[in-house]
Amino acid sequence: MAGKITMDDIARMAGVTKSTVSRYFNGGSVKESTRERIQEIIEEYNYEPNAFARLKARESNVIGVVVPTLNSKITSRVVTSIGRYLRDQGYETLIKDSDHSTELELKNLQRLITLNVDGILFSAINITEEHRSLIQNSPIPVVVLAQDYPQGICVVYDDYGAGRTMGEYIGSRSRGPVGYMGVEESDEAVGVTRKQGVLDGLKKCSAAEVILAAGDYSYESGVRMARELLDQGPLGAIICATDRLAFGAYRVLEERGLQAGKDVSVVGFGGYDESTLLKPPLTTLQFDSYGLGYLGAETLLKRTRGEPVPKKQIVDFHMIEGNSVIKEK
Amino acid sequence: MAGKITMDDIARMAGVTKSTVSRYFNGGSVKESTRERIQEIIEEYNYEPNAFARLKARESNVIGVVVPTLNSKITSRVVTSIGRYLRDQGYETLIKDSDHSTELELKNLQRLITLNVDGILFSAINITEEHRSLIQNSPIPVVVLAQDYPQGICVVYDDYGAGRTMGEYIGSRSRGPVGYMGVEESDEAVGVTRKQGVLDGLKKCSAAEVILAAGDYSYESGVRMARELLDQGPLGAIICATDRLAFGAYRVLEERGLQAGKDVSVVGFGGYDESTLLKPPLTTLQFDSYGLGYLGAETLLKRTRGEPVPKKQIVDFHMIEGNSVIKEK
DNA sequence: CTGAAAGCGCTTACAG
DNA sequence: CTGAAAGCGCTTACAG
Repeated sequence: MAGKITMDDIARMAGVTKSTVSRYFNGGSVKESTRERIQEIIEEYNYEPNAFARLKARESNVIGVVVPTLNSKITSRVVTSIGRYLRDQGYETLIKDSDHSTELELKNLQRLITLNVDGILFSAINITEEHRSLIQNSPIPVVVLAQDYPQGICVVYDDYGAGRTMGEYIGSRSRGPVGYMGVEESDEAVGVTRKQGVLDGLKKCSAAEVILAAGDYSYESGVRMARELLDQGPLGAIICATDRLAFGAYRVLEERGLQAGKDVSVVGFGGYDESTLLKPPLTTLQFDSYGLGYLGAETLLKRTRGEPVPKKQIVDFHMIEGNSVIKEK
Repeated sequence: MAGKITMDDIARMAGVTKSTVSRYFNGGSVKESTRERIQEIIEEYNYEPNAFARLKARESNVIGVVVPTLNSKITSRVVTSIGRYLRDQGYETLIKDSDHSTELELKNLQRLITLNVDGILFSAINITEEHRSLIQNSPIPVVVLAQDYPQGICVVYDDYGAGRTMGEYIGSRSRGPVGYMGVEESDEAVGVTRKQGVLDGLKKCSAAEVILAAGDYSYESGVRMARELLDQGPLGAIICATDRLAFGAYRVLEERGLQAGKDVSVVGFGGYDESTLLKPPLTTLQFDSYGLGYLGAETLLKRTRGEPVPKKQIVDFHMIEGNSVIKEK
C-alpha cells in the first residue's frame, strides 16, 4: 500500500484539501493546528510527495549529474561528494552515466534538460561543438566539471599546475632522457594542458631530451607506451599522465629486469588508492576530487538562485611521495 | 530554446494534436505520412518527451537502483552493467546512493516508490526489519541484489560456494594454523555465509587450527586484524574476506619481514584490479559483478511484465591465481 | 488561513 | 487514422 497514497488522500484524511497539504510542503501559510494534523497523517503513512509530479513548480529540486563513466575511482569520489552536498541542501541527485560514449553524453544532457531539472553538473571526456551548442542553448544552468569551458561556468583541476610541478620535480632530480606517456589530444585537460605543464616544468629545470608517447587510458596502453619508449634506449625517468598508465610501466620494467626508483624514476597523476600498494609505492599527484564535486554542486546551486559565481574555479592538488623516484645523492 | 519545447508545440508544428504525437511515441496507430511529418519536426528540434510527465502512463520506463555506496569498484561494475542492459531495453536508470547510511537506504527506497518507477533494484549493506516491511508492502516490484532475501526475489553471489572453494584450496595446500580475517556478522552475505563456506572447506581438507578475527571493510581494519592474528604465533595461511583486507595483511607481513607466498599464504575475495599489481600478485576469487547487474536488471524487467522469475539466482565466481600461496613441493 | 479552479506535459479511452 | 476530453499528482494565483 505504502506509496500509492497521493497528496489528495493525505488531504482528505486530514480534513483539508490538497492545496493546503501542498502549502504545508512548500512553506505556505498553514494554521498551526492543521499543520499538526497533516504532520500526523504524513508520518503515519510515511508519505512523501512525488517529486516528479511537480510539473508546474518553478523548481523541481532535482539536480542532474552526467558522468563519462562510473567505473572510475575519481568519478566515484566526485559523485559521492556531489550527492552529499546536494542532499544536505534538500536536493535530489539524478545520476546519468554516459559509459564512455559521446553520443550518450549528448543524449543524457538533452534528457536532463527536458526533464526540467533545476541544474546540471556536466562532465564529459571532451567537449565537442555539439556539446557546446546544447549547453549554450540550455534554459537550465549547467556547470562543467573537470574540463575547461570558456563559454560558461566550470570547475577544473589544476592540470597545468600539476603538470608543471611534476615536470620541475623530475627535471630537478633526474638525469638522462625523460619519457612521457600521455593520452590523445582530443582530451583537452589531460592530453593537452597537463602535458604542456609537464613539458614547461621539465624545460625550466633540465635540458634533458623528452620522448613523447600517446595512447588511451587503459593499463594495456600503458604497457604498450612503456615498451615503445624503452625500446628507444635507456631512460632516466618516465612521467605517466595517469597512475593507471604507470601500472603498465611497472609491468614492463619488471619484464626487463629494471626497478622503479632505482634504475629509472616513475611518476603518475591521480593518487589512486592502489598506487600506494605498488612496489615501490608510486610517487603521484592527487587531485582534490571531493573538492571538485563539492564546489561544483555549490556553484550550481548558487547559479540556480541567480547569485553571481566565478566563471572558472580551480581546485588544488598535492603530491604523494612514494619511493619510485631515484634519490639524489 | 532547446528543451522548452513540449509535445503540444511539436504537434502544432506537425499540424496534428498532441494525442497523435503521443501515439507516435507509444506505438499507437499513426498514418505513414503524418508519422514522417512528425519525425521531421522532432529531429529538427531534437525533441524528447519528458519522461517524468507520464503521470498517467501505466509504466514510466524508469528503473530505480539503490546502492550502498558509489565508492566501490564492485558497485561500479554492477551499476554500469545494469545501465547497459536497461538502456538497450529502452529504460531510464535512476541511481540513488545511500552513502553507507541505513537511514538513507530506507529513504531512497521510499522515494523511488513514490516516484512510481517501474521497478527497483535494491542493494543494501544489511536488510533490517524496516527494509523488509518496506519491500513487502511496495506496490512496485523489487529485486534484491547481493544479499539473500528469502521473502522475495534476489540475485546473489555464491558466497558460500566461494568460501568453500577457497577453504578447500587452502586446506589442501597449507600446513599450520590458518587465520581468517572476516567482517562483522551483521553483514549476512560476507560476515556469515562466506565465512561458513571457508570454515567448512577448511574442515573438509585439513585438521589445522583456525583463528578468527573480525572487523570492518577498511584497509586499516585489515592491518589491525593481521597484527592480531600474527601476534598469536606463526600462521600457515591467512584468508581474507576481501582483497582490501588482504592489502592490510601484506603491509603487516612486510613490517615483520615475512613474504606472502613464501613464508605464509595469503588469499582474498573480490578480484580487485589492484590485486594483480601487488607483489606477489594476490590469489583471489572474483565474483561476476557484471553478471549480477545484468541478471538483476533482466529479472526485474521480467517481473514488471508479470513473467515468472526464479526466486533466487546465484552468479558464478572464478579464481584468479596470483603468487601469494605457498607452492606445494 | 483555506478552498476551487486552472494548469504543468503527458496518456488514454472514447468517438468519429 | 485522428481529435476532444478527462485525468495523472502536484502547484499556484485568486477569492474569500
